[in-house]
Amino acid sequence: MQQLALTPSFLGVKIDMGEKNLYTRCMNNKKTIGDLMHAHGLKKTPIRTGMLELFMAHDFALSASDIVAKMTAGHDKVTIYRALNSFEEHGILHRASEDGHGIKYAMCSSHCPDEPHTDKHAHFVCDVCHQTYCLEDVEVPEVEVSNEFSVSRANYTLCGICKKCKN
Amino acid sequence: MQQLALTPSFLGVKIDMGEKNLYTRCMNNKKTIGDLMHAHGLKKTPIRTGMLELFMAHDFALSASDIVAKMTAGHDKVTIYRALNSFEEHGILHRASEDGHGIKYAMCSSHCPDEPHTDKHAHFVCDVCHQTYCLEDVEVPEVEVSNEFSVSRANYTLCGICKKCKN
DNA sequence: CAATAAATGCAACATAGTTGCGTTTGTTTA
DNA sequence: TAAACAAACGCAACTATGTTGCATTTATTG
Repeated sequence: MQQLALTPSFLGVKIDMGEKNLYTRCMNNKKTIGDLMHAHGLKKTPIRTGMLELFMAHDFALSASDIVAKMTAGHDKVTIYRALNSFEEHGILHRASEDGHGIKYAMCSSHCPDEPHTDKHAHFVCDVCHQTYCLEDVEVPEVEVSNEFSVSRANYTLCGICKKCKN
Repeated sequence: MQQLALTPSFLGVKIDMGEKNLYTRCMNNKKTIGDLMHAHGLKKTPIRTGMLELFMAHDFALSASDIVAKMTAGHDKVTIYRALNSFEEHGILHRASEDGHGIKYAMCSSHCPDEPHTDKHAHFVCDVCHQTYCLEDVEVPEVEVSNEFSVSRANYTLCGICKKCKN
């Protein structure tokens, strides 16, 4: 995957970049945020641009309240929820996990479909800080299920304590 | 596993037994509800007895609001939540799934530990009715995870549409 | 630059779950 | 069998997550 021509503008957004630059991660191939939104008939607004930058800057999934907390400009949570739903409907974000602490979303990669879907890899949710990590190496195993059920998605989540919270 | 010497008293509890009697399912070996609660230093009250009977009478996991809905006597939800937490702490119930519609609990079997834990098998959650089914035949596969994470539980949940909702 | 559809913000609401506190009840033990 | 004690209960109030309706603003397109 190619390095993106993105200069983070951080429009009203606090970003803790952590250890590494993750701008190439999980992003639809060769597309800028503007291209991506345009391709789906979405408007490129400061809030939504900032949200997608946030997702690209983190190697773990984010919930609506994570995003509200990271936006400096004090936007309404309704706006954030509607943006998340819209991104999910257009296959820009997908649900990484749903625990008792809300739905966590992550950026879709180029091999994700343009419809709502879940990850093919497992996730780890920390019991202490509730942060969701993508375990990209750990594939969700396929299983045989009785034909009483029409299976459309699978979710494989590990729980425990993350490195940060062990210290 | 042996048939339990249980005459359901249904103390203030509506039970839809479904197709089969499930009183032998998931229950600690040879123990009555009274024995079970006593063994854990819990008091045998009508509400808690009724709750455990409900769990034994269903082949799918139940949430706090499922239980509130099935109790005729109009008990306070706080009581139900506290009972569920207590049962989980004592290893009488465990969390079967946590989706956006609340934590679902299921009865522990004799090979469950006396501490909070999750199932060894996968679950199916219906997108339409939100009912959680235990897929007892589908084992949660073990995976290798980076030692950055201390894994204590694993959750494998399939989503889609159940037989009832397909019709 | 006007038209239009998408996006935003506010108020209000719904559901899941928790905390504090005073009262009731089940069980133990004397 | 009655007192004592801890567990369980019920009420009020509260937090967190997420949704709906509606009026207003804003980005894009022609």
